[in-house]
Amino acid sequence: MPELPEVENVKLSLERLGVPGQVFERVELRRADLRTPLKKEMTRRLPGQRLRAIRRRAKYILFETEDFLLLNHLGMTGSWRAAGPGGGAGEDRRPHDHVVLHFASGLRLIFNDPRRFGLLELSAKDRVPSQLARLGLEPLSAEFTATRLFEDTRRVKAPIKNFIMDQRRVVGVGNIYASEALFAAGIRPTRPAGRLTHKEAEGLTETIQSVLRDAIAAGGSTIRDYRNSEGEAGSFQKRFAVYDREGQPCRRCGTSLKARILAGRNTFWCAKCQR
DNA sequence: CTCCTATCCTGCGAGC
DNA sequence: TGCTCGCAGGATAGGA
Repeated sequence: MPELPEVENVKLSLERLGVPGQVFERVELRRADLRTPLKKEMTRRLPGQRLRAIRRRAKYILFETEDFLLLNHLGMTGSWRAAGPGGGAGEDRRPHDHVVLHFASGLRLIFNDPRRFGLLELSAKDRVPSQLARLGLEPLSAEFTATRLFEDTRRVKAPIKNFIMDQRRVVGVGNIYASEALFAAGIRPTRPAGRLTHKEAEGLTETIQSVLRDAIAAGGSTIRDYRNSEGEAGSFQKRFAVYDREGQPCRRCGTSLKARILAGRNTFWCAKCQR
């Protein structure tokens, strides 16, 4: 479900709900068998801790307290919603509510995840969790440049789509935004990464950034069930140029759009606009 | 190393 | 209407 724009919007909505500054009262584990089993440790360590900040790195949400880092990934279907004071509706229990964070103010944050691909893991603040250790560049940071993309792709034979979705190279780009950014750059997803020209690397750097920025501003993409922590859907799906549009006319040239599996996922492009 | 596939899990829509 | 099948926004282990 969530790529960088969706995760960023979850983070922003958690901030609007006033989550930073809240003090943990209790952590309730209703179901611990997520893909990586939840550890009971967090129920012992977090009470009393004040949440200092919520940050995003790649597609991870980082809840930072005085002494700990609570690392969260939404997987495909994870979401947060608020309840109690400041958080709207009270006692609604829904299927797949696996974790409830209870704060001293009465605010509760509920982690819901039908497919259970999500992650919640506690670590000491002075440690870098293994999940964050090997991540690549933040695409909206100053380090993500055309020269860097050009150099990093040299000698890579895998398709450029696989490259930009590889979180060890660039983070945050998932299956939707990979197709969208490549369309905007006029580059076929199947092109071997090492065959990009420097000029194309410039174009792709820019379109990755502009697509992600536009999608963030639109509140992300809601295809089926994505919502931010305030329950709001995104609207960027209305502006998809190619994603999930196989057989439909290209918005630029009218040609019927193509689809094919790449990097294990369905991939969409215009054979005329993209070379 | 690089690259690709299968796997984890549930829900939903398409097609019969 | 009701059933089965395939697929879904991600990450990762393991094999070639």
